[in-house]
Amino acid sequence: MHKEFSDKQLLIIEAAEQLFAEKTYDSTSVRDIAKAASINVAMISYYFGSKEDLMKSLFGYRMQFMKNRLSELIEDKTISPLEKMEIIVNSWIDKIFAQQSFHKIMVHAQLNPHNSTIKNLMNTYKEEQIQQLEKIIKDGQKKKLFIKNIDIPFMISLNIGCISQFILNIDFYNKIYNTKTDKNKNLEKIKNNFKSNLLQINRNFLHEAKTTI
Amino acid sequence: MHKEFSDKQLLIIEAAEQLFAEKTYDSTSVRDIAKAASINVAMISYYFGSKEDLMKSLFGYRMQFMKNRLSELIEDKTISPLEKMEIIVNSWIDKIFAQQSFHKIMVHAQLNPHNSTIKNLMNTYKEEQIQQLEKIIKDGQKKKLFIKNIDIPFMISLNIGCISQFILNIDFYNKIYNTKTDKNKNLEKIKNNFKSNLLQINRNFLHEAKTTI
DNA sequence: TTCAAAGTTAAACATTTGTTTAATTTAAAC
DNA sequence: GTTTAAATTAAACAAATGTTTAACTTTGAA
Repeated sequence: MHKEFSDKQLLIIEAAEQLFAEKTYDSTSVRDIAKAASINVAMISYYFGSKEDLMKSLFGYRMQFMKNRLSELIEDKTISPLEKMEIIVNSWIDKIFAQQSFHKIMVHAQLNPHNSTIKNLMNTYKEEQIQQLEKIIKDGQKKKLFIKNIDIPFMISLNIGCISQFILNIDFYNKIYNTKTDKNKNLEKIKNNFKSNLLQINRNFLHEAKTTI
Repeated sequence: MHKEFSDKQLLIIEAAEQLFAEKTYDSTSVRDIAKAASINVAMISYYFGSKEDLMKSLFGYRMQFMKNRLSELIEDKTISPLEKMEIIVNSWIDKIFAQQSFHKIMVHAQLNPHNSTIKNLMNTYKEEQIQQLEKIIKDGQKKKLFIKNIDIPFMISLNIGCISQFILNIDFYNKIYNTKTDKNKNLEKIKNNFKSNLLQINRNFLHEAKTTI
């Protein structure tokens, strides 16, 4: 099978990813990356052409993982629309938690896209997410399980924004939750707690849950 | 009355703010700022000491605006806790919408704080928001208006994250909403629509609104 | 063993960076 | 009008940037 990147290239990509996440693309020099990957500076140009092309390679490499391969799931008639929604939201959370470094880079690219290639990659990604969710919601509406007027762009903002904010401030929230014991265990606990909160929000949003006073 | 910054200093600060929001702190040179403000490069060192100190001044200047002056409101016994919550959420939305450029810079600083001064400013800001909200929620719980277990850090993530995500992608969502007429009018409409969505989410979150299937 | 391609290196390249200098102009107080 | 401080300027500074060069080592097939 064709491998897109050699081991050496992946070494460089992963070193760059970590540094870009820590200090941003612009304040990471190619010499920083070379040092972190224990290679010569010239190797970056040799393997990738330029620093910018290295960034593009990083995006190409990680974007594959971030994308949902859920097209079969969406068509599956044995799963309810509500369950489908929960699977999608859960996969967002899992993927972002699993790829925190790359996710930071994505947020950064959203703020300040370095070039049109990356901008386009991000836009098609976003459009895919919207289309997947839209399909499920329309199905649920047809089956009278969800309310009529659902603002899908808002729902995406709500979910992705909330997850992002949480990841970006995880240390801060960790401190507030006063969890001072073993780090990994608590991260898992915090993640699960976060999941149930966000799923509840989504369920309420899809059903009529207006509580006025 | 004492003015913290002279007109000339504000001219520089505002030029810098716009550029930092557009292209980030790191990829904005002092020469870019000087050109945008129609001044000589040396003036930045002359007035602020350094590029980094200019950033600190910008934060000091804008942070005053971002902070809520709501301590009297929180104590006001004629306003219900639910109304107070709505006032706070509305003020978050209004302030972030009003200061989109600075808000982008804040998100950036959250990802990659340039120095400890700014980090501290951001942290005390966040803590203030949490404390304000906490007070209101505990009051509402005492009055049996809100449910018992409310995850306040999650609620902050939900709100700030959702607003951020929306602002950062406003062009993208604008396109999706297919609003092609006069820009300002639609921004106001979009903002109000966003407000009612987010307020509904918060009301549901504070009340028991569990809808299971 | 030979030899050409691939991999690796240190050094050099031209730009750009933030900051400082020293000279000049402007402004206001006397 | 003179003087003194503040404001402004163009030029220079050293350091850091991304990239290229040219020489070298390693590798693996002939």
